[in-house]
Amino acid sequence: MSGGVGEETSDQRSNDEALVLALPIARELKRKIAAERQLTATVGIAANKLLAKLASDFKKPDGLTLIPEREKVQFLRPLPVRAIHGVGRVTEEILNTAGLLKIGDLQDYKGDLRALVGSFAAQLRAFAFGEDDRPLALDDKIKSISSEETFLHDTEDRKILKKSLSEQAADVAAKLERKQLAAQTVQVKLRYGDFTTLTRQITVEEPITKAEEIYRLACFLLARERLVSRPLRLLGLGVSNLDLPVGRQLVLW
DNA sequence: TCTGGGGTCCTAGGACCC
DNA sequence: TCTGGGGTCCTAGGACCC
Repeated sequence: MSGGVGEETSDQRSNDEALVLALPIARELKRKIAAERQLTATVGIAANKLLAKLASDFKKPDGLTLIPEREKVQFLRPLPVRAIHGVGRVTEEILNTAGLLKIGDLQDYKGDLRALVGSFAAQLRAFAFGEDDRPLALDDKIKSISSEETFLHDTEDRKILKKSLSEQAADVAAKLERKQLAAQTVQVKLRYGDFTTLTRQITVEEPITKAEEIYRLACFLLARERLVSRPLRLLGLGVSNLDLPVGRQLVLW
């Protein structure tokens, strides 16, 4: 890399030429969506995921925004810190309290971001300058499956809770079946009337697939610590540690 | 958003093993 | 064993995303 501030590097130039090549593709996509679905679509073109997402958020609806590499730092400056991927309510609050409101403030910040956001600091700083080397995640591997129900009225009625849990177990098992997966970990989630939320999970050696097995383990978790000691607002159930069901693992051969 | 549902990722503590 | 250090696994909670 060579070139000082404000000077266009050859890297940037070739990147931007590549981005421009995407314009006709984007226009064609929008045209097709409009023709076939009667819908508008907003497309963002940029050199990485972070910027492409911001670009696609930029002129809704029916927009088409390209962020050239040489303009990305300026493009980001006026946006609120919250626009950055990974900055949610809590992090936004922390940054704002430190006087960092816009992404430009982050770019100019001379202090140590680690004191504010811990291990997210390096990533956050890179994002503020539009740098993002995260690879595209093209695998669609599922890591967990879950279901939950918020009750109309808080309840500790065993009949209602059991029915809810068993329906959820059936949902989760159906999805496992559809995806041809088995689970080794079952988790329950509870929320009480005061919004206190807790989870309990158990990992078993033998991967499970059936609704009854999931349901039993969930009941065990609830019973073990007598968690249903007061009315619940929410009850949830999930599985993780997913893999091919035993007996299917060698099916390929 | 006094708060719906389904996900992912990260962190921290404890158990356990060598 | 009134114990050091480390690695790994499991568990629980929280932040965040769509």
